[in-house]
Amino acid sequence: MAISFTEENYLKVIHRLSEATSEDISTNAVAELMQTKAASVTDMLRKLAEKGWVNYQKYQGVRLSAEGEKIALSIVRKHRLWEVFLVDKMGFNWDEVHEIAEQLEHIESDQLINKLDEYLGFPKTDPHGDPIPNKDGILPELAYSHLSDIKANKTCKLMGVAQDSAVFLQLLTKLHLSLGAKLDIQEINEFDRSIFVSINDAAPIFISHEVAKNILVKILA
Amino acid sequence: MAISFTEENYLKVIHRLSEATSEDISTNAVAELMQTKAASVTDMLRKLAEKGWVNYQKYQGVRLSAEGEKIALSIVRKHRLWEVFLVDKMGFNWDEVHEIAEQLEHIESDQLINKLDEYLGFPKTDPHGDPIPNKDGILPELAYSHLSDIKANKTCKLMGVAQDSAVFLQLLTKLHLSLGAKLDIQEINEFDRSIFVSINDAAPIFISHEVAKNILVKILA
DNA sequence: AATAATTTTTAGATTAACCTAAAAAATATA
DNA sequence: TATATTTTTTAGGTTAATCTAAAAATTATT
Repeated sequence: MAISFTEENYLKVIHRLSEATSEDISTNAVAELMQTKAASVTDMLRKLAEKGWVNYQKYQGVRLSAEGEKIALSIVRKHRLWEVFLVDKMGFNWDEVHEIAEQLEHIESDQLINKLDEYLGFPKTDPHGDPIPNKDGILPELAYSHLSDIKANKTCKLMGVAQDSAVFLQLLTKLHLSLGAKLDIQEINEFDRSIFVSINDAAPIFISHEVAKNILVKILA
Repeated sequence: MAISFTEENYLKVIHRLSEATSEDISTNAVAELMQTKAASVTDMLRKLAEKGWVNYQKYQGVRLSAEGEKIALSIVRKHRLWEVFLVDKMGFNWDEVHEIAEQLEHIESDQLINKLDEYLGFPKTDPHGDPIPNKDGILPELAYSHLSDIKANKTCKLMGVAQDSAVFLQLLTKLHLSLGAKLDIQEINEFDRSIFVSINDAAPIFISHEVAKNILVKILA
């Protein structure tokens, strides 16, 4: 069945919200991410339900159906593969690719996306560390921790970010925080929960709790 | 000013029709290429004229304004660069890329398209021999002849095709007619204007007038 | 449990792009 | 030149996605 850009964006947004919770997704939550009004969301949810892509009962919130999940994952796959292309092949920085990938993710050609996957060497994650679903829509569960939850005196590796906003990513770049960086946590300040951390064995610096919350790490030692 | 996919497609179609003639373009001609009805075209032409992208007086046909021409050329540039990408980097055949490029041509990012241009080595033509406008919208005039207009006993080089349809391109591939092929015209049959031609010094074969009309060549001798 | 606050839905409009059918203008033909 | 034919436009509707304002349902609070 034919699908519009708008419908794809709704499914993507519902998928994103579903990753954070096991509860049904509220109309308002969708409205906020879609930058639209609740009334418009209600209309669209009814339509998506008719097409069988979501399970929706009025006033009860919404969940993706199996088919909706499949579509959402294919969009996520396209988005993330294009981001790898933009950074690895086109030379963009990681904070510049989101908007362009938002457009490219709607290009419809399975052949193209599978060739692109191969051309990029079947990458496992995008430039922000987010996992890329494979051809069959399988998304490897990468169970990383938030840097803000790590105890002092631990060593960890920066595996991803929990936010793609340009301002945030540019700040990380300024702090020399990039994917794969080694982080030695020296101290956590009780007062503001800021973290004193050495990045790749350099002289330690302070990182705010706000930033640490959005950094995903794997604990090494 | 914001532009929709549909508006871009109208400008592209008017541009294409304008290349073939110096006359004003008729509503019906646009309708046919857009696969829509004349009444819809009239609506759109009025709108495009309001936006300053075409000069249009009712019943008098339409022409692109300078600004409309600029937009059309930027779409052509994107379409053709993406086609080069699809063939050179993704490994598609020349008859498989048109539909995908029709989608990619609407991706909006000057930065991306200029990086892509560089990545591809600033190609001068697309996989069908059509010239690629440069960053400033300058389209090199490639004055090629139609194979159907060449006299017997001439030698020429295949420089492009006048049609992108998959069936036509697949036929050319079967006949071993690809960009750059050397063509020795042995004989032209008076009866059906078919051409007896040797391709890259192979044993000569027959090519119909219909095919020859859509093959663009440079005369070598 | 009753009321207040919030969330969600419905009702009724709007806009872009399209349609059909009828009217008007331009072009071709007798 | 008058009439016939073709082309183009106008008039009035449709659909997808949005909106605002009002009504209904749910959730929170006394």
